[in-house]
Amino acid sequence: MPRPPAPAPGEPSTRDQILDVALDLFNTNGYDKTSLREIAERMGFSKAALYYHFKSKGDILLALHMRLHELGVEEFDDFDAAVVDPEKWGPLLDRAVDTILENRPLITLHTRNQAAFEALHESGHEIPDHDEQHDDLQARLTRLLTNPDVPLEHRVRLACALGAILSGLFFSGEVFSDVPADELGRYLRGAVGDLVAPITARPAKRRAARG
Amino acid sequence: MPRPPAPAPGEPSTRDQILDVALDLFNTNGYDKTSLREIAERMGFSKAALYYHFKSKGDILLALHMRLHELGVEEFDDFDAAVVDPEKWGPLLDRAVDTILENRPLITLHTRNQAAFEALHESGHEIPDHDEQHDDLQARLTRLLTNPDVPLEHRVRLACALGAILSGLFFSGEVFSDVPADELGRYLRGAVGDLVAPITARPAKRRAARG
DNA sequence: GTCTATATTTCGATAGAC
DNA sequence: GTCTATCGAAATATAGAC
Repeated sequence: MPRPPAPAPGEPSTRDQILDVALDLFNTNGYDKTSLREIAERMGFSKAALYYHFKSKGDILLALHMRLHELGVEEFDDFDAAVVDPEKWGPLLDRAVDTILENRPLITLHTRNQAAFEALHESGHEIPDHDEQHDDLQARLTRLLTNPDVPLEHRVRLACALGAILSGLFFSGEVFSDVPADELGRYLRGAVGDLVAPITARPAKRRAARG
Repeated sequence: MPRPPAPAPGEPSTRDQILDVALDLFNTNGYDKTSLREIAERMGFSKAALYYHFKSKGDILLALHMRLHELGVEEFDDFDAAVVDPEKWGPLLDRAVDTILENRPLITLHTRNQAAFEALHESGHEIPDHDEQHDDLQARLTRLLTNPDVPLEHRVRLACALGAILSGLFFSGEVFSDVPADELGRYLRGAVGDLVAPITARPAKRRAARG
């Protein structure tokens, strides 16, 4: 098989550089309005060369989706394990705030190009190595929010917490652009904390002890 | 000048029917991946006929944006007037929850096609009758969230509340699809209420009286 | 791995008849 | 108001040389 790319140590591979460029262009102009010609132009080589690294435009988007997947799969595992213990939600949500704020471009890509990702799903594209344990993040999120072991009101709260974090991310671009990231993160953690406080602050609800 | 369209009383005009069809297609396939041919096909007439009612594809999107504008301008006026009185936020946010839940397709269009709307803005298109008082909703939202008369932490809370509502809207499509709208609305109002409670519940913060 | 050149398709938009 | 026919542009993707 062809030898995997071996760039200078520490240097990102051409493939990763393409993804970085594509991520930037997709976020500024939108996925659909970004042409392969633009990506190639900024990379410094021709459009056809892109097809050596990716077999289609959708494949570039899919690769970026995989970046998010790798980013979130660990946190999702922890969430799945702790979802029935609301008192454990706090630290997990705090970590989610950090992860989201630290990966703004990747998250922004997904929130601002939802239609494009959905078309990817329906086009028969699939996550390369997904099995029952590691399928798409959206499917896992759906399963989490429909878990009958968690009261509906709590699940709505969880969804709201996620939306609150994402809105903070969204406005961090223009509205709160001069607010230091750690300060914004502190406020967000406070907001999310209050959002789930009615849940997490009642360790004894059904009787007085759990299990 | 040409007589404005006079459809059967109670029947929506052809123009409005086109907008309804376009809204549905844009939401299912995305704006960029929806062609004028599809819209015309579902309308039952040819593609060229669309150009009698709209001068471009972007004009259709702009008209849909105007629908949201008319929907939100009133609520924004009230928010602008009350933003310095946090104790008035509660009822306004409750109304925002209702408005958003009652106009899901229109809101979804905007959240899922942000890039398309942004391109509209940069293409020189402008809101037909906008003046200093009634400009674009996003500009008004930005001004609201950057208002120096409101403490930063409060503004972040406001942004989070908006995000929480929108996330509830987002998940109402698939995850919470079997939850009655009024029940979901109740939970959302509760969540938003807790989110701004630390603000609205302190009418006396600076001394003991305001003004 | 990257190039030039081109195939193929689709779309937005216009012209002009009715 | 709607039609047929068509234009022109731009995009994705491929073929084959280097």
